[in-house]
Order: sequence, then C-alpha cells, then structure tokens
Amino acid sequence: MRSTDENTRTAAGLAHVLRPQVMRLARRLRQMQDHTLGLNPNQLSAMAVLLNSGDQLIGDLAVVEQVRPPSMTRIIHGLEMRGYVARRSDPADHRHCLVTLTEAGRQVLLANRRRRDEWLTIRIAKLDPADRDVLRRAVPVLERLNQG
Amino acid sequence: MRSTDENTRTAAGLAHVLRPQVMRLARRLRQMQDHTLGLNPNQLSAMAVLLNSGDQLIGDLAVVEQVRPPSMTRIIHGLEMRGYVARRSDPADHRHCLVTLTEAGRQVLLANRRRRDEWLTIRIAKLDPADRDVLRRAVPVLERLNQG
DNA sequence: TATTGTTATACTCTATAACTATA
DNA sequence: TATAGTTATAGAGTATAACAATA
Repeated sequence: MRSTDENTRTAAGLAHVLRPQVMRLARRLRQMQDHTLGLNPNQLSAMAVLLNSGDQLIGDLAVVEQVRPPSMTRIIHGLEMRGYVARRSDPADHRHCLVTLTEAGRQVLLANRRRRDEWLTIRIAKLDPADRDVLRRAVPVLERLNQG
Repeated sequence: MRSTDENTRTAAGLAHVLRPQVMRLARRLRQMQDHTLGLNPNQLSAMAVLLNSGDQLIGDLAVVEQVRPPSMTRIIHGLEMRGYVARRSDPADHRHCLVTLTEAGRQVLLANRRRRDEWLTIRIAKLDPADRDVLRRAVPVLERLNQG
C-alpha cells in the first residue's frame, strides 16, 4: 500500500496523512511572521505569551518558551529597547522582574496576526463552500486534539 | 465581538480561529522531531527533501531550504560525517555535487516520522469517532489549501 | 542559605566575501 | 568569463558558569 493510499479509518493512518498537511500549512504561516520588523521568532513568541496570559516573570517566560533565563533576559532586553515591553520590579519581592506588553507592542503583535490571517483568508476564500464547512467543523476538533 | 465568538461563516473568521490551532499542533509535532539524534531541524529537513524528491545538487537544496550555499555545504557535511548522505561529482559537469540519501539516512528519517506519527496517533485515538471523521474529511481540504 | 535575574564566556549556526575548480 | 561549490571570517543567538541582589 502506498502512503497516499493510507487507510484513514485507523487513527494511525489518519495521523500519517494529517501530520504533513498540518506541518506544511504551519511552515508557510510561520515564514511570513518572521522578518516583519526587526523581531525574531522568539521575541514575537514571548510577546504573544504576554498578550495571551498577561504580565510574566522573566523566569516564567523562560520556562514557557523553553529557553534559559539568560536567553530570556536578552530577548526581553531587545524588546524593551524597541519599546514593545516594559519591566518593573515586583514590590512584594524585589528579586522578581515583571514584564508587561506596552500598547505599542500590542499593536505590533496584532498587526502581525492580521497579516497572517489575511494570507490564510485569501486561501480559504478560494475553497468550495463544502470545503470551508469541513474546515469549520475541524476547528473544535483540533482544539480538543491540542488539549488532550 | 470576542475573538472566541468569531463568525466562522466568513473566510476571515475561519482563518482567525483555524490558524492558532494549526500552529499549536505543528509546534508540538516539531518539538519532538528535534533533539532526536544529534540532528538539527535543517539537517532533518534537507534529508526529507532527498527522501521525497531524490538526489539533489547542493545549490538546489540551498534554494529549496532557503539557506545560502555555504550553509548547505555545512549542513550536508555534517550529514556526510554521520553516514546519512553520500556525495558524488556529476560525471557530466564536475562542478556539480550530487547528494544522495544513504540507506542509514533513510532509516533514521523513517524512524523519526514514525515517532511523530505515533504521538499524533495516540491523541487521535482518544477522540470521538465523529471527531475522527471530521479530521478524515479535513485532510484533502488542507491538501487543497496548501496547493492553492 | 536559597532564589531571581544578570554578566562573562564559549559554542552553534548562518551569511557575506573571497577563493578554487570546472566549463 | 561564468558557474558550482568551498573556505575564511564575522554576526546573531543560545547555553553554561560565575556573580549580584534580595529574601
């Protein structure tokens, strides 16, 4: 049996054909987020955490982003220089360094998301209505897949 | 309107909710491919091109992988040291350097894919049959989305 | 004494420019 | 003279180890 004829009745067969399509779409979406401004992927990703989950400690950001604390110090320093984040010492514990997304940072991030959404919107608009309906129902399934 | 209440009847609304789910799933699939052996993402990606499209010139690999020729020289050199690719001069034009995936390289790549498929298989198996059916029908739609 | 974050230093990976060889 | 690939060198970016500040 050729891989393109994979039996998608089984979870394994479905995984095998779903994975490359998801990876490929994600790769193309990722390609356009980078190089937008002088921001690298890690900086954009750290900003996304701040937007989604609110203010964070340097150490917590490092854990979430899977980098070491010194690297996160550098990432945040670059964002601070551009005015996209602000830092303040935690009044309750001055060892902690709280990082906040500024309004300018929020705007940059939202503009970036809009750009990627627009690219995907154009492609989705070219699909048949039936195909769009399939994607529409796939969203909550992917959500459950990501949570599980 | 809150973003979670996005109107998915429109292509834009659908793009907005589909994108983060695709990105998130891809990120988790990517996380496990790296650090598998001593291979970095670019090396694995170059090997995948060789597996999918057959022997390639250094220059063509550089174009496809969007790196500069000197970088591809390095990437291929690392793979050659491990015995995962072989190089030979093109008999018709000795300036060209043809790169071939070895059997060992092919095995490493297939094992890597299996590993990622297994991770996804476990998650898919936990879904309801109805959810799996939605995903099954989403695969060809994603395929069309990637082609368009 | 333990913890948070920073600085110092080394390593990895990439790109540009200069070079070798082939055509 | 032009082209494919390599070597030399510099520039980002990360990690480990050592350090400063705070608890």
